[in-house]
Amino acid sequence: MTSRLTHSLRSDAQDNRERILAAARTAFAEQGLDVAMREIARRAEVGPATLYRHFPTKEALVTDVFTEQMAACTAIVDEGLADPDPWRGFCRMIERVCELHALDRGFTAAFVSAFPSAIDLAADRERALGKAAELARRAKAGGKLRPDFVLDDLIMVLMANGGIRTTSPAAAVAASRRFAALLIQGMRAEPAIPPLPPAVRLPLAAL
Amino acid sequence: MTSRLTHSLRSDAQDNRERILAAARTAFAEQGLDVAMREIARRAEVGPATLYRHFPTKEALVTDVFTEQMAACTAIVDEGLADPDPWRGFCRMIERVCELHALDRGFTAAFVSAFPSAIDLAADRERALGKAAELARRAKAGGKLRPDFVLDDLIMVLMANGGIRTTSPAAAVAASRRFAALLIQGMRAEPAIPPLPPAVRLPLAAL
DNA sequence: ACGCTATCGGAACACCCCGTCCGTTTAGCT
DNA sequence: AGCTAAACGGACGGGGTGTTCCGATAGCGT
Repeated sequence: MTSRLTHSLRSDAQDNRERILAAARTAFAEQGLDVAMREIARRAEVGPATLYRHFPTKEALVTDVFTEQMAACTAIVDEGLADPDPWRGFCRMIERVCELHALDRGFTAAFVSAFPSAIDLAADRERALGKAAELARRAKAGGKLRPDFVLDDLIMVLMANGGIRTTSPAAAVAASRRFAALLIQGMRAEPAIPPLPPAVRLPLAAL
Repeated sequence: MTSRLTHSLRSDAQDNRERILAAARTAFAEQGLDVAMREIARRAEVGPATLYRHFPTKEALVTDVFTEQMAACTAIVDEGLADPDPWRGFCRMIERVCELHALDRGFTAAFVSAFPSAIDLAADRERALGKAAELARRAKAGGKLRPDFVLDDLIMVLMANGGIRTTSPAAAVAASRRFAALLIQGMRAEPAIPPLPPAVRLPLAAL
């Protein structure tokens, strides 16, 4: 979906479009969705008007940027679904989706509070959630996932994971790993006690 | 701390001050710390200047508002500490703190820190965290809390709990209850499988 | 090489925010 | 009731945001 109608664009236009998307990706990943459009334009070394010609509104830009992240999300669920052991697939899905969200501060926001008109994003999300529900169903059938788990729990976990703020991407990954492990342990139907991933120092600014 | 120097204020001034604090409390609770000062003044039926005379900066207002919430937090930890069964005290502490945060969207932000000069808040927070650490130590000694639990995990849980967005306060409480239960289950050293609190429908805006 | 036109980008618009100034109101004491 | 100082609140400035206008630029077919 990155190369949709790009062939009908002039060479410099296409170049700018790609630089804008790249800049928006990193900006959203680092600072969340609240980055100013000007800031994105500045990073892409482009005027604000150019940005707005390629993406008529901020929402359009966000939608375009996160379409591929959503695809990555779906791929992760699919891989979990492909695992012969549904419980292991379920666990890996949760871990990897949490890590994906942890590495991109904007993605959780884009995922959860879909914009009024980001229909493609919402549709993709529903598809991914449907598959996740099937995976959960199988994991329950296997007796490893607690039967009272519901799909909304997964959304809750994603929202919660998005609330964790860290200083570096590395810390974000580590925190999300530990967080996911804690939750997976809580979701287990017949528990054992594997060790948690290492603890993470969380930034309490102005301590 | 609500009535510190209020006696030296003129009657209307004191009245306004209290209305401002009340308005700020509910506004912060409902919408988080990002409410406009003007909005708070409007809710308190007061001009912006009046608001700024009583609280020279937004940060001062936030600090004053959340001092009592912080006290409530400390009280919760103390009650947990007072429980003869440290594990039960630990669990109740987590549940109640999560609920407290769920009912006040701004509190998590104010707690996690945020402000450069909210010294009292930070100090109170450190005290509460220290007590929580002691409670965790006892719960570990009792063999019920997994030994690799660390204090940062508690902060992580609070941050995560703050990421959960709901539509109504009732839903927020229900969600935080379920969330806390899931995590407590994950923190248990020797697990059993109690049923989770009821599931919560989470708002995925637009569909 | 030329010119047509798609594309660019700085400046500008409308809006909202925080925090302040100053003329008006009002509490409270005599 | 009258006076004075304390308190009020509408209007202001500076800065930020998303978005648009229009003159300048530069790709590309001829």
